[in-house]
Amino acid sequence: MGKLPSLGEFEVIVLMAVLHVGDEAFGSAIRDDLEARSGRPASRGAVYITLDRLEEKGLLRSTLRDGTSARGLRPRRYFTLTPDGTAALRSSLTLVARMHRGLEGALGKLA
Amino acid sequence: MGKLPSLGEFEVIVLMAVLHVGDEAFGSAIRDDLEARSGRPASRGAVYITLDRLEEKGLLRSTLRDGTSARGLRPRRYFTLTPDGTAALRSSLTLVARMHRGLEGALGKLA
DNA sequence: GCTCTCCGTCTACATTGTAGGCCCTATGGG
DNA sequence: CCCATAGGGCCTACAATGTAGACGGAGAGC
Repeated sequence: MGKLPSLGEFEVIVLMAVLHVGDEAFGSAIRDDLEARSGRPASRGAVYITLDRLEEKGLLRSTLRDGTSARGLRPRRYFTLTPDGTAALRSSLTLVARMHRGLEGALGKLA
Repeated sequence: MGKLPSLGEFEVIVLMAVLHVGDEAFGSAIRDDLEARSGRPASRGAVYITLDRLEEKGLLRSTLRDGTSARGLRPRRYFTLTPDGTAALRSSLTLVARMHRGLEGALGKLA
């Protein structure tokens, strides 16, 4: 099977947010997690289109399931990483980690 | 000196390569370091234009100095990170590190 | 002079990043 | 009923980044 596409930074972050959220990973939850953890705003459009693109690349899979929240059981679109998604994420993070090695002095501790 | 621009992944890698190379950081040396460390090919054009864009954003500074290699003392364009460059790099790495926290289980050790 | 290697620039196009608006479906008051 | 509101998702459009390859000049060595 083909090579893993290389990811942009936002894509990486979105993938990580999906992992964090876990079972309840639908659009808004992902966005909320991402903003909370990274401290950086992300518009809804940005998140959704990135999710779409990741799914097209086969790194995410989405399924419609009924929601579980108190109000509105309308179905939501839940996302999960595919094996390729996990692999691509790992490889992206690894690359950065490799480049980072040896720069601890120059960069200090990352908060 | 407004806010720091947010960096793309390749930009981050290039900045780290510049740090690694240190005093002798001109185009080809940067490219070589980057390819060696990351194991990923990068065309000359890609590297140079990224260096240019980083300089435009004030994250790198370049100066022409005479080369030191055995052959050809023609001047080369050497790059260094500005304080903003270091800050932007740190903040980019920090963001990813923050998102990574808690995913060690899902992702395993990064080689 | 001619060719080769080194270094840098330029053009051009693909992929990602980012914001914002549109739209639908429920719900809950008036 | 009808309207306002909220939650979710989709679409468009445009800016910024990523990426490759061709072009060009300036010494080195023949």
